[in-house]
Formats: sequence, structure tokens, C-alpha cells
Amino acid sequence: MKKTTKLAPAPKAALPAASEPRRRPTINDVARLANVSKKTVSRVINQSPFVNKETRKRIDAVIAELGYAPDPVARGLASRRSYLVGLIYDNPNPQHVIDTQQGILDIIRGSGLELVVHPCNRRDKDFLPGVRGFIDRQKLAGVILPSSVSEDEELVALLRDSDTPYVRIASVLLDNEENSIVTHDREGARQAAEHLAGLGHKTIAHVSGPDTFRSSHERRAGFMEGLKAAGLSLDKKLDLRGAYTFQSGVDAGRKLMGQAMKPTAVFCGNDEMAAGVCQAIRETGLDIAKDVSVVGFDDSPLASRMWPALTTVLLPVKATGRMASVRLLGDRLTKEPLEEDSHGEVHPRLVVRASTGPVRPAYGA
Amino acid sequence: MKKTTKLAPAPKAALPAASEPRRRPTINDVARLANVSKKTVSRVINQSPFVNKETRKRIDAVIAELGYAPDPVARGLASRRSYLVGLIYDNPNPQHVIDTQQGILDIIRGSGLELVVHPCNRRDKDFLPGVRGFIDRQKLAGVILPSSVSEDEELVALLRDSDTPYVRIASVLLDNEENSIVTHDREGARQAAEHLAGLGHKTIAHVSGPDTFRSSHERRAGFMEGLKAAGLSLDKKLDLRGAYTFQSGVDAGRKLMGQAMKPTAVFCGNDEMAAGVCQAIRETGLDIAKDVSVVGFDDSPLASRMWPALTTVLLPVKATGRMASVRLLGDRLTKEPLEEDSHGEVHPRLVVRASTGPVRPAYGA
DNA sequence: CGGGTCTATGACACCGGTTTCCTTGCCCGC
DNA sequence: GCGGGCAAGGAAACCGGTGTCATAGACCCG
Repeated sequence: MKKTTKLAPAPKAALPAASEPRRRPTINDVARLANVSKKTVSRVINQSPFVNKETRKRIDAVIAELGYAPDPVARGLASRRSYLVGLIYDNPNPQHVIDTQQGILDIIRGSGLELVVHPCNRRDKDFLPGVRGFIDRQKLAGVILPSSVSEDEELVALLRDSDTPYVRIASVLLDNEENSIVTHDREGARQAAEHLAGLGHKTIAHVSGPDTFRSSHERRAGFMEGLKAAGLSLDKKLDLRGAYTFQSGVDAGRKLMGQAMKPTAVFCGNDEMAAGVCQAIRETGLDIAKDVSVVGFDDSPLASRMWPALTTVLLPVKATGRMASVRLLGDRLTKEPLEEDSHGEVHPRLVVRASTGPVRPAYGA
Repeated sequence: MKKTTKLAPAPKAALPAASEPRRRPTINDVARLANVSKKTVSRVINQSPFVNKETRKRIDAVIAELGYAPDPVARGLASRRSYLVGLIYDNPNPQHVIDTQQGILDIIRGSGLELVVHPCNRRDKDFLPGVRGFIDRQKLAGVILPSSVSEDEELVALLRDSDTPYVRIASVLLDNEENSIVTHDREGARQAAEHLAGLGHKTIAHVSGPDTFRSSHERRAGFMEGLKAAGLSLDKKLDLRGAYTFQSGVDAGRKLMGQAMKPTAVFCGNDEMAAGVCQAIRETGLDIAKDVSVVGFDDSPLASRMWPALTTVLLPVKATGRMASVRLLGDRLTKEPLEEDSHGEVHPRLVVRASTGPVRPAYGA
């Protein structure tokens, strides 16, 4: 149906009406067939209340018949809001990233939104410019900030004045409840301490995460709380700092097992380091659980696949991603958000497996 | 500088020229300041050769001064090609997904392209419609198909006639060399077999992946080749099928260790299953390596964190993602693609760790 | 019965680029 | 001296929607 009005100079080689390349229908097609203006079609698409029932029905019929779907790019241009939600993260645990991602995808599936992943490095000098470029080029529908970046106030400021909606995921409430999901890591660590104390351990070590993460502090603080509640305290020699990596766990473990005051139990800031500590323990010929109990944090896949399986604190990362998405997009979602996802608070939970056991009288202090 | 030509009815409340909300500069701003038409600016942006050196220089200067960057959404609308590259995958191993993703991101970083991740489920009845919607709504710059979906001919057909560029990653060459990355899983499996045979093992079992993945067949075939070369063969009782999951590995391992003909070594289709097999072996009180050797495939993080660390076949997934991106985007990338990334072939490599050892005479057949 | 409010709809500019097509010099060969 | 080819650049339509504003009719109220 190309209009050949203005005395067109016959299209190049006259392919004998070569079966129309099958263009996607546009809003104009719909408007024409429904005999309304495109603006009214637009109203129907955007669920404006000011459309007559009959008209709406007619338009819906045409839409269905044509299999029309609005072009997100065009919509984005006109409305200055793309249909993309961004996930910005700073490397950390790949498993963590993928779980968050999966949670978000669970929620936006079928809503017409898509997920754009944008890793970055907070230590890069052009970290902020990079993210800024991303943000204001892509006019995102919203951004989700997992814990690896949620504490970066500069980044948040950027989002705020670019006027992009965002949700922060963090171990404590950082600002507004409206745009935060709180994971309460502290509670989980406390449970870990109570578990170990309950098994009779008194000489308990801690390998915390890097200083730059709020979660490290929270986990450590929760652990201390738990110890205190059990009438215990943390000896300086048993208080080590790692980097959330396997290797740092190995190093910490070696240090712990190499010194005079050996712990009968170790609580680690995450599972990676716990696995490292386990390796160090084994290197000294000791047994996990029987000689030294180990507790991790995260319940990563590693935890359940290790031998012995790791006692750890389960942090439901995927659910957190879902919650964050609901918080961010609430209204735009077709399907009702699950009750579960509506309150913005996540509580960790201890999962007891085989890496912890009662303190061994002969060995302990 | 809003033009207030047509006797405008003074803007609502006359905010005293409230410090201009700082709009992003557009191509029009650039054109005006450089004293050219927007088309010429467009030519500069798109590196058209037909622009006078002087003119180009002037425009570049204005662009730099303004900090102008073209709006990808507008460009997308006009050129019918967004600046998004899509990664479509069907669940599999999260680690695999994240590595691929990381590889792609390595390449597109700084190119103005962004990565959209789109998981799907090939067993869903609306799998194809779903992907189709994604594809032709988003007019992607390109799509990368990792092995979990690269074999789906219907999907590929879809891409082909939606005329979206794509690259398939697979264990064997599926069609055109132009748009494929081949990982040669077979070679890796062969190495695994040779390694075990070299250690004196004769009763070797295999736990393969699900039938629906080409990689399962390739790995199994490679393993058989290796055995054959060593004058060995695979007994039916030692030839099990798993599902690439940890649990399926546990099940397979129990079956193997519960039967009369026990293997002295097991080669598994991936690391997850290998970890499962290890668990099953331990349950029977036997030792990994000393009693039964185990080899995995992938070199996932799990492999190096297990105890004993798993001998496995390293498949450089991230590098594969990089290659795929270069294949897909070649020209559009600013930085020169690394030599490494240019040939489209990936070769796995055996990594020997602690889970394999010489056959134990007393125990073996 | 005039005027005000509310519903339903359309006209038209606009979002920020690209595409198509056209013009203008300028150089070249004959 | 002139047609032709090519480099350089511009005007206007266009991509497929949304925003702003105008308008027509229905209804309501004093």
C-alpha cells in the first residue's frame, strides 16, 4: 500500500509486486482501521480512562487482529523514558549477580520491560562518568542497585538528579523506605554466633569481608551481638579481615591454624572465604566439624556442594531482586506482585549442614 | 534559548528564568553552533567520508565543548537498529551465563552498546513467540546465542528472517563460519580420557549430560575417542546419563558405586555432576583420587574450591563470549579486537588437580 | 437558559536522530 | 565551451509514538 501519489518515478526495477516485505503494523495502521486518531489508540495502549468503552473495544479488536505491539523505541523517544531497567553492579560474587538478575527477570517478564546489565568498577577513575553516560543516554525506566553499589552516595546523587527511579538493596536502611530493600545481614550473623555458642564453642574466630562493604560491618556486628548474648567475646587474634574471596579465606585460615590460640569454630563473612578456611584447616590435617566448625554466609551453590556441606546463613538474593523490582516498578506490572514481595524487608536464615558440630573437649580451650 | 516566536502566551508562572533545567545537548544544538545542518553533524557522528576536514574539525570541537553524545533511542528509531545487543539463554549453569555475559561486556564496554539479557525456556509452549516479540520489538544490533540455545533451528530461523545479526556458540560448527564460534568440547573430553588412561585406569565410567544438548554428545564422543585410542572401551554398565545437575551426579555416583562393577575413575559431563559423584563416592567411605579418580568439565569455580580440588577440562567461556561479540560487532567496535579473539575457535584444556591419581592395584579390576 | 464541568476525541507539534533527494561548486576531458 | 562526474552539504520527510491544547457534546446547577 505504498502511496505512489506524487508522480513517482517508478520504483527501480519493477519487481512484480514482490510479496510486501511484511512490515510490522504501526499505530497508524491501527488508527486507520479503527477509524480513530492515533492519539486515541495511544490512549488505549496507555490505559487512559478517558476512552469510550465501545471505542476501546473496537481498537482492541484491531490491535488483536493486526498483532500490533507498540514500538518501545519510539515510545521511549517520545516519552523520554525507555522500557529498560538497569542493573548496575560492581563485580562482586558472580552468583550474587546472577541471582539478583534472575529475580528481576522473574518480575519483569511479560511486562514489556527488558533488563540491561551494566557492571562497573568503583575504583576506576572514570567510574562516575561512565555510569552517568549510561544513565542519561538510556533514560532508563528504573535502576536497581544491589549491595555492591548501593552505598555509593555519589552514584545515588547522580540518579537522583538525572531523575531516574531507583531502588537500593542494602544490609541496613540507607535512606528512604520507599526505594530501599533491607536485607538485615546482622540478624543472620547473630544466628550463626548463637548456633556455634550453642554447640559449646568458646574460642570462635571471625573472618570478615573487606572494610569497604557495609555488609562486612553488619555481619561482624551481628556476630559480636550473638557472642555477647552468649557471654562470649571475640579475641583480637581471632578477628581477621579477608576480601570475600576464596584465596583470602585460605590465607586467613592458615593464619588462624598456625597460631597458638587455635579456634574451635570459625564464622566467615561469606561462603567463598569459608571454603578457603576449610581448605586451610584440611591442610593441617584436621577435620571440618569434628575438629573445627565452620560457618559461611550466603548459601551459595558452593555451600551445598562442598564436603562436608557447609553450615551457612541463607540470604535469599533472588527474592531480594524480585522485591526490588516490585518496589521499582510496582504500578507498571501487569501481574499482581506476590504478597511475599511487597514489604521490602529480607531476613536471612541459618541453614545447618555438616560443617558444624559440638566442640571437641580434648581439643578446645 | 527557546524560541518564543509565535506570539507565545507567556509561559505559565514566570519563574525568573530559573537556571535552565540543563537539557542534554542535541544534534540541533551542535548544528547551530557549528553553523552547519544537522545532517552534516550526523555525517560526522557516523564517520561518513564525505565531510570536509575543516568542517569535521569544527564540528568535533563543538561536540567536545558541549559534551554532546547522540541519543541512542532516537538513533534507534530513525535507523531501525537499536544500540542493544541481546544475550538469549536457556537457564543452564548460572556460572556459564555470567561468564559469557562478562565476556560480551568486556568487548562492548565503551562502544555505546549495552547488553540486554533475555532468558527463556525452550520447553515453554510460548518460547518462540516470546523470543520473537523480544527480537522484533527491540530491533537489536545483534544477538548472541550461547550453547544452550544455539542449536535451536527455529530460533535461528526467526533471527534470520527478522534480519537481526547473530552469532552462535556451539561445540561444533552449526552453519556458517561467519557467525559461529566453535568450542570443540570433543577435544577436551578426549584429553580427559587420555589422562585417566595414562594413570592406568581401565574401568572408567562416564556420566554424560542430557540428551538434548549437543555438548553432551560431543563430550561423550570425545571421551570415547580417547578411550579407544588407549585401547579401552566403555562398558554399558558404566555409561550413565545425568542432567548436568549436582543431584543427577549424586544419583549417578550412587548407582555406579552400588553395582558390582565399580569404576576406578569417572569422567563427568560437567563439574556439577562431578561434585555430585564425589559426594556419592564419599558416602561409601571411599576416597577421591586414592580410590576413585574423578574428572569434570568446565572448570567452574566449584572445581578449584572443592576438596580435593577437581581435575577438569577448562572451557574458556568468557573468552568465548568475547569472541562472539567481536564476530558480531567487528566493525562497530572502536578498540581493535585482540588477536586472540579473532579466529572463532576455542580449544578446551585439561587442568589436572587433586581428584585424579594412579589406579590403585588392590582395588582396580 | 447561560455558563461551568466533565467526558471523549482529534489536530498538530515534537522527541532527536537518519534517509532521501537535491543543489552547488569544481575539476576534467574533449 | 560544455556536459559529466564527484565532493560537500543542505531541506524536508520520516521513524512511531506521546504531549499540549482545542473542541464538541452531555450534563448539571442556580
